[in-house]
Amino acid sequence: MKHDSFETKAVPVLVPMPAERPYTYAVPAGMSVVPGSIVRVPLGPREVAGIVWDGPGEAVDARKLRAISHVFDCPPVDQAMRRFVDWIASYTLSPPGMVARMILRAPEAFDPEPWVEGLQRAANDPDRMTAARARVLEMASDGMAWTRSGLAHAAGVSSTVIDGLKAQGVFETVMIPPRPVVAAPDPTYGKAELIGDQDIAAKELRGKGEAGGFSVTLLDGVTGSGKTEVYFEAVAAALEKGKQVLILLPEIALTQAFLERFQDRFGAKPAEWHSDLAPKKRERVWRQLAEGGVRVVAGARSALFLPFKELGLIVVDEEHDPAYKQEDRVFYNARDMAVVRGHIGGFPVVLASATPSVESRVNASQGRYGRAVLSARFAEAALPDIKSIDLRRAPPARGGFLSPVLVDHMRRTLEREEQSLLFLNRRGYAPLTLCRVCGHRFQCPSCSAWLVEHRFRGQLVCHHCGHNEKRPEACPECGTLDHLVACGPGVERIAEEVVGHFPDARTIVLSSDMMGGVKRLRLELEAIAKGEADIVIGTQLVAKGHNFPNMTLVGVIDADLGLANGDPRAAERTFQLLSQVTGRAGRTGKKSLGLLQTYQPEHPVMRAIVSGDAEAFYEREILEREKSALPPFGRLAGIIVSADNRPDAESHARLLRRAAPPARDIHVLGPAEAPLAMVAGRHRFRLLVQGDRPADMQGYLRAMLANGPKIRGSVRVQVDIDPQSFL
DNA sequence: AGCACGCCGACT
DNA sequence: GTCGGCGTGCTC
Repeated sequence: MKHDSFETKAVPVLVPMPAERPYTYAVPAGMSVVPGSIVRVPLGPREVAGIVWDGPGEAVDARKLRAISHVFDCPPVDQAMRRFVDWIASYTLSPPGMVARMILRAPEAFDPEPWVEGLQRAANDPDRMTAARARVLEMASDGMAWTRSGLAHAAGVSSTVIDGLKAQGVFETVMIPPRPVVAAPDPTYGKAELIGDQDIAAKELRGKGEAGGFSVTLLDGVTGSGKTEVYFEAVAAALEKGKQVLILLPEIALTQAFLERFQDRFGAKPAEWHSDLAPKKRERVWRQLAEGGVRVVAGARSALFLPFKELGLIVVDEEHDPAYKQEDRVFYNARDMAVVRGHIGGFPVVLASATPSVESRVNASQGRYGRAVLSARFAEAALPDIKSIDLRRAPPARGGFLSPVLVDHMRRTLEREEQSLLFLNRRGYAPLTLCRVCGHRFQCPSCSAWLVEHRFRGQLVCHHCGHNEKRPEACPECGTLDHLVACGPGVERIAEEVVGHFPDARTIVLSSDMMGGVKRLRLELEAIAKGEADIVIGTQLVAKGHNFPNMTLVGVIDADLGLANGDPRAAERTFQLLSQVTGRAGRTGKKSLGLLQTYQPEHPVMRAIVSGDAEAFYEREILEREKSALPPFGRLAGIIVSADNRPDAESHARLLRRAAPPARDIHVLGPAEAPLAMVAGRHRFRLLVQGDRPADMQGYLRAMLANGPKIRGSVRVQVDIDPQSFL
């Protein structure tokens, strides 16, 4: 008898939980695994999917060692992807297991898709011929295999007809491979005519694709300049080289229009990947991507962790969009991770935006990224003329929020039978409700934010946690009836005012809490594009990518909103949002206008929007400020990045400053801002604090705080991670 | 992440 | 007397 078990191998396996390193598992005799194999392993009381990692498994107590129970029949996770996981884990200070978990989120796809039963014409002829049978035979005369229901449907007969023919041996059963989830894109299909800047940019991107190797290009083009058509050329180049392509989009669920544009160019839709995807479809996309059947994926940030077989290009559209940041579990920005993935895989990355982020601008200006600029709008689409309305000089009527100047322009737009868009980034009727008698303010019981009145629903709603309650008639504090007063505007309230001014206009409100969900929203957007509304009042979601050909006026109700909330990126964010919103106007060739209602028309953001000079704005207002606000590296003892929230980090920082001299000069930044600081000031992480597991923080804190008060949350220390070390 | 264990408060 | 809250610890 042989004793192979003495030779039993042990391999490291990353399991989908917050382990700092792979666990070691035994490979049973007769089983073979390679690094990257997706396996099922016992873990505590359950079984989980894990990934065989590189290197020999570290020695582990024989009593603890357990065996891999199954190897999935699935292409192994390739080396580039494994390095990517390790890189992200070390960069984000996350346990590698948690990063691996993001790859393992299509559990059903690890087994091959089953072949389906199909029917194919066999030798026998039917005993009697009927009209229905004739139609079926006609359909099946091509000799191809059909599914039972597919054939019945195509021939317009009931499936019992098929069953009858099968029983007579007219059809035989054959197994057919699973249907591709999307058709193959054709890079030569609908090639667009590119002119001027577009042509130059497209050639540059194509050149980088054809040359191969890692590169990053910032494609910077105003709304309507044909950015998408330009980067489609890079996609075509990658497809021609036989590579797969990933296009990242910030909010894929609402980007139906994008899929259609892609289809117009490539003759087929890309595969979609986002959290709302039906589970069955999810599995099929995952599997066919791993096997190389799917060539292009358009997806949300999680698509970075798909098992591409031969990825050769990543495009990050709207690269500045905050939706690319994941802010739970593993904290990462998909835009930056896309660059890392490109570096590891040795292929080009394209970052596209009309309003590039500070980080990307700096990276481009310092030569780390290439830059292609599309300065003009495509064809006859002119940029809108943008002006600010000084609310101190032209204030709204009492109780209203629309300046007479804006109302006047709306009237003229209506008379020309064109559309107006009013933008206010605030859902509901009023952001605050108070009692005129006792001053009581309605507050959320669980998070203490103001409750927002939603008059249409008759509710008070917390926009932080979703808590909602019925709007009472009387003040809960003093009991006085009918003295509750709504303070400030939300979109519902603006709609009320608009209807007061223009009772005959077709007015519609668009916000994310609209009844009927995403489907209804999509329909409404189409209806508006077809001209079925005169005045649209909308929140942030109208700023994203939709085209309204007859929209010639955009009014921003409160351009100052968001400038005073303490966010270090407030000015940049506001600039981006206002650029995008005003960019909704003027894609028609008609003269169009953007109006900003503001109390501070001299604010740099307003001036930048009005003048259209983004470069100067970024150079003077963002970068210079950023550099002067942060101390140079030599003086910087630490940057604290709070994984949870800012107050948490602030309290940590106070304690650390008090506790230990090396940590005196500590700056608190949200997880989103740390990369910004590092890029702008060329800083390095010295210290990272995460509010999370008390157990993790003790070692460090004990050293730092001889006798300080207790800190809630965890502290982990990481020295000298250079965010640009991959470049 | 999940799950078990364990220790204190309010109840069928 | 139990049920159940979540704090703590463990998983190869």
